[in-house]
Amino acid sequence: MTKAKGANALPLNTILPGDCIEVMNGLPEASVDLIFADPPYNLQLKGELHRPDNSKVDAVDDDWDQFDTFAAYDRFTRDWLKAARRVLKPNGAIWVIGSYHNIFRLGAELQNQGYWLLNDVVWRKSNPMPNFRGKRLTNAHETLIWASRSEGAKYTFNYEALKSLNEGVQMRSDWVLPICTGHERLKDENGDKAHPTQKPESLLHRVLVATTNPGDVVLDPFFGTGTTGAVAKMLGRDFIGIEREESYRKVAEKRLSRVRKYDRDALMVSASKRAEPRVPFGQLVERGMLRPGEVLVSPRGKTAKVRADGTLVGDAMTGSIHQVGAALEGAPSCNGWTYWHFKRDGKTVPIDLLRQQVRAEMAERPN
Amino acid sequence: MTKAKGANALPLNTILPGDCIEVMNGLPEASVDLIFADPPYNLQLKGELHRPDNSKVDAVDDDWDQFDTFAAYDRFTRDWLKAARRVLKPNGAIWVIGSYHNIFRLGAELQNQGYWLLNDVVWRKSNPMPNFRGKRLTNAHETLIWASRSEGAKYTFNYEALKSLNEGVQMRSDWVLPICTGHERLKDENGDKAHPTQKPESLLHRVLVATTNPGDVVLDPFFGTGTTGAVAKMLGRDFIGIEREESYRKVAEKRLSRVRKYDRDALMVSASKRAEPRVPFGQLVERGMLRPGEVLVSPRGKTAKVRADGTLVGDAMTGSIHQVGAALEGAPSCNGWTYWHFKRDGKTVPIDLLRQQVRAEMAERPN
DNA sequence: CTCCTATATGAATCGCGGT
DNA sequence: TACCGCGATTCATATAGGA
Repeated sequence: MTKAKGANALPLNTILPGDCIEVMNGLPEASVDLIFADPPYNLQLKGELHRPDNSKVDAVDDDWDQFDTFAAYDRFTRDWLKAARRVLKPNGAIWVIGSYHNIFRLGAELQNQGYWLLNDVVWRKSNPMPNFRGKRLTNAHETLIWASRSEGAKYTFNYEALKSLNEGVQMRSDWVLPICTGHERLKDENGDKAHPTQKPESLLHRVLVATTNPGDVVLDPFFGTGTTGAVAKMLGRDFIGIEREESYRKVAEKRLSRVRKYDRDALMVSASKRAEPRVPFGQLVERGMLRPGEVLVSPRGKTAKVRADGTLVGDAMTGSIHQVGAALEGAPSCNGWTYWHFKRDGKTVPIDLLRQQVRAEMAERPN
Repeated sequence: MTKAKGANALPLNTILPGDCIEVMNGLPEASVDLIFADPPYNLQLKGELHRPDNSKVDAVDDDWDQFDTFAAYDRFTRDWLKAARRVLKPNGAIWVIGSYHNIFRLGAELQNQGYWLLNDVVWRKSNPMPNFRGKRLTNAHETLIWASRSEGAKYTFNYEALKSLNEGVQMRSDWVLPICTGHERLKDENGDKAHPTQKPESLLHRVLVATTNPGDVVLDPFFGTGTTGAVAKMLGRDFIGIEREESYRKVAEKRLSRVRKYDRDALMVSASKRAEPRVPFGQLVERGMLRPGEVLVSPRGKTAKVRADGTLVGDAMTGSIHQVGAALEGAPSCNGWTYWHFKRDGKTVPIDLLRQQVRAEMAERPN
């Protein structure tokens, strides 16, 4: 399945064993489109934490106080986020997920390293574990942070696809999804859950549809039982997993071998209009769809006349369909395609209809 | 209204002018039961933003929200949180509210100073401002952090009161409340909003019912137009406000003088309404109830294929389940939920059945 | 009075590609 | 790298005004 060859080949669609920082540092830089990371934050982590002098922290050491914990966790966070940033392409992005125990440290360190926060997203669990003792609120959500590698990066966001997922309404930053249970929850040989924090595939589905395209490379440095890889494979994305625990790797390998990719056309997603081919307004005049001298009209009854070169003459104003529209409305900008209308058979029609006709023709006879 | 007397008297139910750090340092230590703090968010807005109708968005561009660097913001955060911790009683607690711009730095510093995080709470806005350019997810929530002064503190939590606020079900960490608009939103003499970020009283109502008792002292170091004070007064708690800007203090004084206990009724409204949950078709795909690539069938045998974003591909037509259904029937509209069917175990079943399953799951554990 | 429509607005890190 | 022109982009409410 690996695509590239040679020394810097990306080990696509495999699970790499070992410590994620070392493994990431062994990957070629600027090679990955998206990172999804669900880092550990509980006491199991103590085994991999180090003090500033690189002496290993002993979990039962008397000096292990709260400050040590935070400092060590911050160092761990700094190191893996730095390694992650190196392997990200310039226009790449990252998702991290956590709870109130660790998410604030993750978010602050992302900002410190120059990642640019795009959204924080709340995964609102529809069936959380209740708080049995009644001493706090039911902890019914986890937080994800979506960040680009740096400010100004051209990150991937499939706006229309997410809008479609939400029945035509803009997707919000709070996502209601059930936790991972039932058949989806992987069991070990004893019938116990194979991993304590297995994420639901629905969550990864939304993340990957939103912020990757088919063929993108998705890296998960805390692969666990491989939810990221499974959903990436289904959706026609390549993945790289890193996992230090052999038992998790085994479960994940088995899981991935059973996953199948969806049909190619099922992976197509509602496209953004920005991706449509550009049609100069003048082309409508050249093609005779509009005559020079013809009068266009705005929704509020303002008029302008079409010239042979595809410009408009309005009231004391000449320019493009957009410029004249903006000037007449006193607006900073204007989409002339939807603003201007023409008359055919007594009906008033937006000129965008003509553009759609041209685009349809172009699709039939591509140049 | 002041209770105590002498040099260390607490200035109860008053608004203190000045910088909150200096003022807090002038208050007696260990004297306050709860702090609610809505500090500057450090938004880093560049240009202007217009709605699609070309109207300009009134941005938060006030001087008090400007910080040059993260380091400067962190210094400010460290200083006021330290001053706040000094005035808190040993069993006191704090709430802070913020967005992704600042909440991670707030949370990390709370942990660094020895505050003990109890919950993070998500305020899910029922009517947030959309993302007008379609470049990100709608920023539809803000985050609150609830923390005790230190680990092991006997903090106040009125479990039963919150349970009854939530119709007998344990209160969760995500709260759906509308933003502050209409009559509740305070206006200046020009009729413009008096403060750019006024919080809804319903939010403070829930916070104070949950984590204070009548007679408790509530301190708000970023008092603004005094929502904390107003709700505290309604609920029979004492408050101390600190506010630098004279104009905000004036508005708050006027507001507080008018507050009456019966205003409490208005606060109860938002919790009770629970609409039929909307289930987007895309969610069935995300949840794996339908696979991308799966074929749906109409009663008259027309077919369409499911895509990963919850749209359908029909004959020369792509769109929502409703749009494709309407197009295939040549009808102006179509209820896709009853029109489209899928096959399971040789039987043909309407997709509405899947929606009912999702709704049933949601109804088991509402909110 | 009701009903309907039009308008206003909210803590926002809100283009992109060609020259 | 900076400028410039095309052209894409919104949801839930509250209020006001007209029928």
